[in-house]
Amino acid sequence: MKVRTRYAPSPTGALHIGNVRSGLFAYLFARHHKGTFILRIDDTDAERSSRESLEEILESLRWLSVDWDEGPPDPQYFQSNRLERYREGASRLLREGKAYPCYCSPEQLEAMRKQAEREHRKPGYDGRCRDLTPQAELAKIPIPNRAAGRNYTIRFRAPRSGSTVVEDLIKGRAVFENHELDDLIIVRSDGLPTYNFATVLDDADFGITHVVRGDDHLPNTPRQMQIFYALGIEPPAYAHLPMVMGPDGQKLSKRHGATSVFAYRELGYFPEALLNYLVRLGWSHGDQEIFSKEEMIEYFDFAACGKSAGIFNPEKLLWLNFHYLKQRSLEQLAREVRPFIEKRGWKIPGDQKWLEKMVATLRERAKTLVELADFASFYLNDEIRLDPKAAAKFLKPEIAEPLKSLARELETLEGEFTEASIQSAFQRVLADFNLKLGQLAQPVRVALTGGSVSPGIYEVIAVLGRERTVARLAKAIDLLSRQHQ
RNA sequence: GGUCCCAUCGUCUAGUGGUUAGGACACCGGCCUCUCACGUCGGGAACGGGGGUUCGAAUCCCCCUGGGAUCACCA
Repeated sequence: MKVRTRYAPSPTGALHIGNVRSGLFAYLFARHHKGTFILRIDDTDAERSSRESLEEILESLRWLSVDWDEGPPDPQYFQSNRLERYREGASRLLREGKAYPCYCSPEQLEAMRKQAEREHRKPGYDGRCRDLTPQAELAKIPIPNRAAGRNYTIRFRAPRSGSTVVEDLIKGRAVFENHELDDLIIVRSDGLPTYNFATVLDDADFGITHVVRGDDHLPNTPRQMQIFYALGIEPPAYAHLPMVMGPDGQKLSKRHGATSVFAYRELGYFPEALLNYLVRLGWSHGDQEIFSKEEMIEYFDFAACGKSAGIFNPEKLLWLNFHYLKQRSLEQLAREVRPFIEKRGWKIPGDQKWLEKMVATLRERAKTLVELADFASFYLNDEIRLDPKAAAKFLKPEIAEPLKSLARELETLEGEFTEASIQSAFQRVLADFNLKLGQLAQPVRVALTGGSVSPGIYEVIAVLGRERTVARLAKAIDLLSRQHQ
């Protein structure tokens, strides 16, 4: 049987990295088995679903290159376009006596829950409407429709004895006693299906063979399986992935800070790094840490998935990002950092080649594109901000003469303005004033970059160019002379 | 609280009865060096507890403890 998996996000917010990991695993499993990966949009909650969320989800997946074989823009992969199908499914269950109308109001239900809690009973629905409607009448019950004044819900008649066994591909066997399950609502009073019902119908209709999702869904699974049985359909296989937790050990959520795919894109992370990080959280292949997408697909296997929840570790993600940054060509890196520079409103005083030279001096000091752009500030803006501490430490009166001498040497350098010729200029000044390299390099660094930390001083000068270097040196010399008048 | 899931360094993990318990991130130290990085070399750091099974348990079983998820007309 050909493998068919699906990822079914609901467009009620940003695409969350914990959530997208489930999608990634479903994707990898399908690709590994040369199967089909389906993207379905669970948008039956009209209140919370939004167009923007949908767009963000689709763009996030495209950015991560998690591509789907079936799904949007095809309208049939939106639950909101399948409402007729769900009504039909509910009608059938009604007709067969496997569902019934429930006339309890949300307020009553809430009160019953509270009451049960006070009395330390389980808070589930007690089934009071289960036998209210005679069997023969059931077939005639219409699907609720508030507009038509039909204010009730349809509940699934769950079995009250026996047990439901989930043979999970990751967790192993989990046995649920059926008397623990209550009769869940499958159609709301507004006529829309609830999640557990719509999901089952979709998984059945689309021929899903393996349901891959977070283990927060494990308690839903016996309920969904019972609906499958009621429909006379064999349930799919299940694989429940452990959760991704925040540093506090709680399920990762917005309150943990940056958690959406978009957030990491804006923070200057690469999709390869995020993918690589996510795949190693809960899955492993021996001691290997770095995986290309092709390798992930080749090696992926539920047997190698861990069973326990993992804590999201931003440092490791950062390290991976650095790894992919180092691996990039200068050409690509320069191209990718551009939008980040432009976002800061900085102009690039040179062509693509110049930008590549600039990036070359910075790349091993930056772990993200954002850091790369930020470090480039002194190359791109002539109005550099002098770090007071660095200036106080290195821009002292006795260095004025060597700086003047260096400026003259650089100005009169014959031939090409290269790191090698710059170095020769430095050596002449060093010899003339009997200084060590560090004694000159640090003051120059402060004069050129504003701070005491930068790439190698020859590289900085070569990228900055003769004119801008000399201008900045002159400015520093000027500052020194004015300070000591 | 009921139900279900889980348990190896701080974190991600390897390990499927016999290992000096391995790797990675992070951390600490040496080297490199014009600063900072990069790189490189080295270091500290774990089998939650108690019972079994076995010649032998991180590995198998039970109990305890701890953590998590879930109990909606959300998904």
